[in-house]
Amino acid sequence: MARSATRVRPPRAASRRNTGKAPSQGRSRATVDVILEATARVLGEHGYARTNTNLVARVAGVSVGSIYQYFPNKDALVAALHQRHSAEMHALFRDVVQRDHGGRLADAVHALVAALMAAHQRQAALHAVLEGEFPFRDTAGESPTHDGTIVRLLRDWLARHRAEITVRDLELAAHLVFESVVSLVHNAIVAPPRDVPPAALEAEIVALVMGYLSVKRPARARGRAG
Amino acid sequence: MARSATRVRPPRAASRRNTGKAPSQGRSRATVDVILEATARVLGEHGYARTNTNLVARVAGVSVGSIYQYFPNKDALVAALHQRHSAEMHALFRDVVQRDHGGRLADAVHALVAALMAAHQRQAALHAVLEGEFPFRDTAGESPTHDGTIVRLLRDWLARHRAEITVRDLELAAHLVFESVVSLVHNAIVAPPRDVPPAALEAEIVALVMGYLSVKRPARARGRAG
Amino acid sequence: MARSATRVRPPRAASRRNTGKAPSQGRSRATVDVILEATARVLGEHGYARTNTNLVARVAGVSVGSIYQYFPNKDALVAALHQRHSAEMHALFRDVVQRDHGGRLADAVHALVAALMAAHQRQAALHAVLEGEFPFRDTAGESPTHDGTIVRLLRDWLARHRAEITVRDLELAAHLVFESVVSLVHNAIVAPPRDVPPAALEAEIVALVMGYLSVKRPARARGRAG
Amino acid sequence: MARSATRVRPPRAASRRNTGKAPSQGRSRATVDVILEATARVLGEHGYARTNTNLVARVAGVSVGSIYQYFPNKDALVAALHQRHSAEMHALFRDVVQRDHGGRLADAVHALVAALMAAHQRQAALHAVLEGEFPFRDTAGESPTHDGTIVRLLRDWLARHRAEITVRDLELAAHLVFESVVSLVHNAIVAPPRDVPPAALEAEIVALVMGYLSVKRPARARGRAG
DNA sequence: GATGAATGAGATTTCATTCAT
DNA sequence: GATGAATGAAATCTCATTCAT
Repeated sequence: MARSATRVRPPRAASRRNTGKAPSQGRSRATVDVILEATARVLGEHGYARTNTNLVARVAGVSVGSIYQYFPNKDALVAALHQRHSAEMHALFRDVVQRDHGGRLADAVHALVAALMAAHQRQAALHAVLEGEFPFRDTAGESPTHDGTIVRLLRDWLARHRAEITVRDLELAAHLVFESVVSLVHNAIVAPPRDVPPAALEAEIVALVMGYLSVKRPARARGRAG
Repeated sequence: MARSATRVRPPRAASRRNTGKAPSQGRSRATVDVILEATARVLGEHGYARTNTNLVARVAGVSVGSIYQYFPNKDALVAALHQRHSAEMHALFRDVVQRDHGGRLADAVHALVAALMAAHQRQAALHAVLEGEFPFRDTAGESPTHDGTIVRLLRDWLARHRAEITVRDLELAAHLVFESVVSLVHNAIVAPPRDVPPAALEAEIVALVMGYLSVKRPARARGRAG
Repeated sequence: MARSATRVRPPRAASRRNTGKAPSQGRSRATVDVILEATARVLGEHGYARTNTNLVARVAGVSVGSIYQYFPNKDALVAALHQRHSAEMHALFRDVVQRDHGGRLADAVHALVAALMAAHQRQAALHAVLEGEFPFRDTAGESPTHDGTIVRLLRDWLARHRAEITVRDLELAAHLVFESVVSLVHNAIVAPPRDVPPAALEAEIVALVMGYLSVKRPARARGRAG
Repeated sequence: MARSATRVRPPRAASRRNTGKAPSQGRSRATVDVILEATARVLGEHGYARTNTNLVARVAGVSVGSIYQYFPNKDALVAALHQRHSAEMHALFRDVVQRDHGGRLADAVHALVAALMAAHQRQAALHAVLEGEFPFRDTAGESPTHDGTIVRLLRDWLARHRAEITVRDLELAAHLVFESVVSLVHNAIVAPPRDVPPAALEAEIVALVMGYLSVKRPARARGRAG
């Protein structure tokens, strides 16, 4: 009844000491990858409710048994994918933020939006499922979500650009920037407004972020100092 | 198996004699409401994949049979809810926009955010499920979603405030405002950033919208004129 | 993972008040009976490990779904049967013991053995499974087993016959009588010794019990006084 | 699918050159033992239906493959264990019976019960599974069970003590003694009556056997003369 | 000989839907 | 109209067995 959220379990109990040869390490890994890839595809195409393990197995070109060798149940499959997605997002934000040494804020924001667009482009449908449909309510909180890390990343980045912006609570600002950019990009891919060229949409998202970061603030406001 | 998209059907076949007056219109309506309420609750608590008609019936305090009296299948249930949700959102936006005649833009935006917050407060989880528009991937497009109407509503409202804002493509702006406000409010309820009082968060969302609408624009940009 | 041992669950949640008519009480009951009967037969014929719910459903002439309407899982089916078996045993012992007012002990013992023989005769194979094969380890202890009640029944009965017997600890004696009679009868049916007519075997079991109850005891022995 | 009843097969095919000396006879034997020990443990802890080869392999610290090196299938595993158990029982009875030459019957019976107690003590649960002879219903009869041999052993022993006992049909008596002692000892371990010290229980089982063997018989009874 | 990843038939379980009452 | 027991297709999951390494 309780939803288990075990990640990829080590192939069969890992008894004790890794007896002698460890040849199939590669094989296992490959199988897991193939399964996750298939899950991503099926999930993206059919949505969570219509995704079933037999189909995933078929698409992956493995047997159902192999799925259950590595994942305790269907949900674990999706959870693993979610994990992977989070990690990718984290890497994406980290890269953009790191690359930005000394550049202009607007350029960095644009790079960020562009990168997110590209990432979503590839797997829009999957992202839709991962972000909206799967009930994480009970698995949430287990692993310290990547989201928090990303927000901190953004906060520090904003701090480095403090001179160019008007927001006071940097952590809060980072939070809003993160949420709005992700959701806007997501929507830009999944349900793009008619007649707006992607580039224009992209520019507009950048404008939104920049507008927010440099919004005119009332002279004196209480607030944490980020 | 085939997904029918019929909405609420008139209570069973209307078979023989249709005695003038709408028969127990009130009763039927009450039952439908009770069912939808239960669906909302179950959907919010368990997510789409784990929502099942028997559970909905139990929660609603009616028999499964009664559900099928009014809805041709499970998806129709969710669709009706979606419909209702969209209508509520539409009404909410309409009210705020209408009430605003002559007011200051920032106040209107604040009223909007506050109203959305209140609406989400009640059924955050449900909104999450409903806004991941997933189970409609294949029925999508059938009913012209309310979202478009809301965006037009916002566009016209922005037009009335043209003097106070810098955005050029009003429809596009309306789109971004809609998307970002909804997703930020949603997140504010579902995963609020630690240590930020709701009022501050609300104010910050308003700041984001205002910042965007009044962002400094480069002198000459191509773009539709809203 | 944990083995649930729920008995027959009331058909679907029994929502709240038993709304109006309770017509299908009989139908439900009949279905449960038919299922248990089929389970008994299949279990007896194939043993626990080779018993499967589809087969039970087929034999019962119902659909698998009906099994799961009343039993949460396969084990619950067997547990219910075990329950029923225990109840039958209890009734059997109670009847013999009650009927015995003032009679000769040997006659009563004979009646008991004969009744047990008859009961086992009908469902030897099932009893074999129920008594030996099913792992009750984890469901055990839940409901105060009938066995204890039976032993107390026998103890009181022995007390009424105290003059005719030599055992000192009546409860302990009741225990041994219960265990040995049940196991001997069971074996007499399941794996009868070659060339011994049933009547002779029956008489011999009676002899064993009588021998034990009237065994010559050393003059003075410590022991609870029953 | 078809149940083969092959016992321990010689380590895989003995394929090519059979180099005189038994090759790593010791190693094979050790592996087989380790496997059987694990089977015993798993069987005792989970019951037959929940015993699976992968688990046995894990507990044994070998790979599944190794199990199939020595046993053609799962049932053969259990059969081998059953075999071993029977052999142990046989040895136990033989030892007690042999050692007894000239001793007092009661002492011998006591020795027997004590030995059985000790044996069960170690693996009560396993015995329970093994003694419900279930998975052998269809292979039963193939190997002449040890039980018959044990009964003959007891019969001859009773014959040597004919002067001290009143039973007429010695084979039948041997049968009853065997069955009742085994089941009583089993129960004494698995579900001991509350508040009875083991020693007292043991003594009582002896009393039961002695009472039976020396029960007063009616003068004239037909019956085989053992 | 040993390993353990892979297989897939088959078992368990769920749940949308029907329909007799 | 309402009920809820019954249905059974389809999904999830298990595990004996094989076989490439």
